Amino acid sequence: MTAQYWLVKCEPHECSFDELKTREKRTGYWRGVRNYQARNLIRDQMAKGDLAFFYHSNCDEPGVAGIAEIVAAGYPDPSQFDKSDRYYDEKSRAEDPRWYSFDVKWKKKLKSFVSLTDLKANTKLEEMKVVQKGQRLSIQPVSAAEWKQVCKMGGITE
DNA sequence: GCCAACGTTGGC
DNA sequence: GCCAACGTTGGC
Repeated sequence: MTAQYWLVKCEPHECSFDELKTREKRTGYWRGVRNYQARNLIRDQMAKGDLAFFYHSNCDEPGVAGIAEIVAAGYPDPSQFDKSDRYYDEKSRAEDPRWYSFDVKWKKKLKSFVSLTDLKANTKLEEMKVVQKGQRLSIQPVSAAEWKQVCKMGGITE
């Protein structure tokens, strides 16, 4: 199966794309996704080797900062079983976990940051989920054509 | 800080 | 199963 493409949202004050690079193994561990639609994507669709746009949300300049590789996906989110964790879910059972995690590794920075404004201005990206009103899903599938287009806008070829 | 859009919860 | 109330997301 060929690699799929994603867009994953992260608030830069939690972990910016540049910060991800400085982390051990350049890897970030996604915890605390508590939305069923996103859960299904992580658990059922996302696969090791897929690529993702690392998107900065809820900040001064929202947009795509770089590319990360999915290095693990679809394993139970450990935070749901940890009573001391803010994401603890008392209703989740170990034999039937409710929430799932994935790991991303820093791969490549865009030569130029592609802001949400830039994305909205490109008529070729009208179908892209992130530009659509009210689209809050933190994990979004991206089509191959959209992937190519955003890479081009960011000044890289992927 | 505001607020629109959306998801979840819980009473009925 | 409906729907009002509430909480969250995230752009602006």
